[in-house]
Amino acid sequence: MLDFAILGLLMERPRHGYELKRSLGELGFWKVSFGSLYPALRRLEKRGAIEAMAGTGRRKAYAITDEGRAVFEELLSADPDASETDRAFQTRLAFLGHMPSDRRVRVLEQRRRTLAVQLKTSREILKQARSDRSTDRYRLALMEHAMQSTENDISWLDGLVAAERRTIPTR
Amino acid sequence: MLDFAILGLLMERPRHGYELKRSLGELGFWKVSFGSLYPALRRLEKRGAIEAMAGTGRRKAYAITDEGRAVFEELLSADPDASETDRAFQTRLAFLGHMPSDRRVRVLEQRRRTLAVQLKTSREILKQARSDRSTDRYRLALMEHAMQSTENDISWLDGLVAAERRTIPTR
DNA sequence: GACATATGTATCGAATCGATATATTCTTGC
DNA sequence: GCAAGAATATATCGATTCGATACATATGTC
Repeated sequence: MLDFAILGLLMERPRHGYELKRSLGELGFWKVSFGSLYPALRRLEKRGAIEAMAGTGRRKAYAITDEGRAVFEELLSADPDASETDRAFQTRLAFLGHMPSDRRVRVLEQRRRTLAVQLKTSREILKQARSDRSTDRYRLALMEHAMQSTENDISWLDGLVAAERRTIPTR
Repeated sequence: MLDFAILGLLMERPRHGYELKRSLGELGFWKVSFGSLYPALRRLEKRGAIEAMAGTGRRKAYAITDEGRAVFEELLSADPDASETDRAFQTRLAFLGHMPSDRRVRVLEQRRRTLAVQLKTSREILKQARSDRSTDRYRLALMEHAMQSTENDISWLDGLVAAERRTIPTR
């Protein structure tokens, strides 16, 4: 997923390593480490998906190549299944603008279903844990937090879906 | 942190691998993989912190040893700094009950400060991103989500701190 | 009794992390 | 103008964690 994220950011303009890290971090869901980033850049360079340009001083700006654009398109169009991680979804979302609008809603709705299942599960776990009086209070708090977080994610996502439908009223 | 979590769960009673995975997963913040779990069990076994007991059929129940209890105490008492990850905090919280009550509030307040800094940062990033009209709407949504999530975490944490103070009114 | 689903242990290669080293550029105060 | 410190930048190391997969045994359930 890191490769996809890097290519996505480079689709706009060339960036050097540190800036890629910063830009990704600003999205809020992934503070990627140098130990992940630089090897990923090597990987992509080797594959011919990006190329280093001359930069100011120590900097090495990377630009996406035609090959890279093809790789990006391919990763973008591979549609997600229910087992997709949170991070994978959020990365996908960051570059959803590159998708045709009709496919966007489908990605959001797939995610909606995944979260609904998650919510149901965490509610059941919580109910079970509450009925057992021996459950540690801090662990109970963690379960409550997990449930709340999922609820928040869902309502945020519903906002996104609504905004999407306002943009392209397909019906 | 996985080692700490395993030891913490085994402090209550012996459990086999699959059950450890399930118990941890039910806390909601970490769906640990088998690829992490079984090597961790080997690690702890080698160190003499846990030992395998005879189990039903294929099962191998693990019990914590005296050495393991010592390791757990040590990990528990190492106090957290600001750079602690979300997962590290949540794991710590799961076993906060093993700590003396006066130290519990301190752990929660340390976390509170960390989240406050995070919130401030994400608000600044969001403000910046909003002022720049070229910012992609999905990326903006991700930043808003990050901010909302931190706000939620903080108010949940405040609830915990309040409950803690009610339990032991030290003043 | 067949067939699906849940339970259970295990391992592989790859991705990612957290820490650390090191160099350069920018800022701030004197 | 220049010293000190902070921010910027690239890089690598070992260890941890992940996701996929294999495989075997229980446990329903039609």
